[in-house]
Amino acid sequence: MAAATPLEDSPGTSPEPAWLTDGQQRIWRNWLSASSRVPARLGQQLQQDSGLSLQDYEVLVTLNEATNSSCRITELAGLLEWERSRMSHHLTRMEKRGLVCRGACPDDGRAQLVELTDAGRTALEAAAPGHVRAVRSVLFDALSDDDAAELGRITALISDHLNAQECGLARRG
Amino acid sequence: MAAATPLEDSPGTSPEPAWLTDGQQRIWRNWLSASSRVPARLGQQLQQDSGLSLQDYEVLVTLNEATNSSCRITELAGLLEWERSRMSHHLTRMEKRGLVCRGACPDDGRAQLVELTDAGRTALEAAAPGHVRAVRSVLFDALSDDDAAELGRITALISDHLNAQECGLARRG
DNA sequence: AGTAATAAGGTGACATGTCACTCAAGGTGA
DNA sequence: TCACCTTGAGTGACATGTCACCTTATTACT
Repeated sequence: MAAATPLEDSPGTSPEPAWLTDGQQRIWRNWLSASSRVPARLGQQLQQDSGLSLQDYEVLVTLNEATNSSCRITELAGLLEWERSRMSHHLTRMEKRGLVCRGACPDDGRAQLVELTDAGRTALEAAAPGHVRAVRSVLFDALSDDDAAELGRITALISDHLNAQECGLARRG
Repeated sequence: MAAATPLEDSPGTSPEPAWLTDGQQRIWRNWLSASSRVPARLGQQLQQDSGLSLQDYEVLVTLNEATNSSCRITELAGLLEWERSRMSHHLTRMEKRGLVCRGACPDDGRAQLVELTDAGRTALEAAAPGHVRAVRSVLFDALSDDDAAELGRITALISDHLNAQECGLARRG
């Protein structure tokens, strides 16, 4: 919720004002609130109904969409926009639970292929309907089709903007 | 990113379809991506420039806005929409670093008052300008004023919807 | 071939978040 | 007053995420 609130105002430095306007603060706090509560709710539902975390689910879905239900770890991390190290830790935990398995990659001795196990696929198939219902209930039931489309458009703008900034950072740094 | 993707399609069950439409999937993934990347980026900036986490910052801002820069723990947790236990753990860490302190509450023997220390206020004041700049840079620079207003409106709809659902759950359960 | 740079992946330490549980203080009604 | 319930807070175990660093395999350059 709270963030970026003015401690005091500094008029006169107009080109890049030091503080957010009241309107921007409202927008910012709404955004923070919604973007933390939505995954929290979905995670609870998923955990209770299927024993999977939202992160487990995302990994399973992404693997399931991949050719042969398998994927290099770095590629998987890229698809989910996770750090490689985070992915490595998470796969270790999921492997321990039998949801995925790792194997050598024939093309590249450095790489590992992660693969969906039968148990992983079963867990995904069991979890999916309830999760989709929850996504609909939490997000799409709150919005008209037009609002949803607007949300998609605006979040895409934000992502593109972040990509552009990362490009710039990478080039400069 | 990935979530709620169809494993197969099930046409004919029109009233509450089992899967998200392609359009909804795109919206959903955009939303997930943006709502995880924005705080990640801001957290990095804050950590590097001020040694504070985004969570530290939110606590400091909220306390700073409170009367007497102090607040009951449950109230603080409510304002930030955190679980009490999370707040308790986090305050323990922040107290260890001298950013806040706890004290007895005169009105209620069960309650504790958290208070901003001088060091906490100093840290906040040092961190705020850079953080505000980052929020602007990451979010508001990506959006026109109209888009930002739309984002605020839509995220408010989502929050209200979640509130309504929680009410219903509380009444029923 | 020989070597430096890069890329893939893993690891350990630590910060953060959640859940179930405990404890103590306050309130309520017989 | 006493039993009982509720509320505020803390705790321990564990899951998750980040950072810095390591090892190994590939690539690029000479």
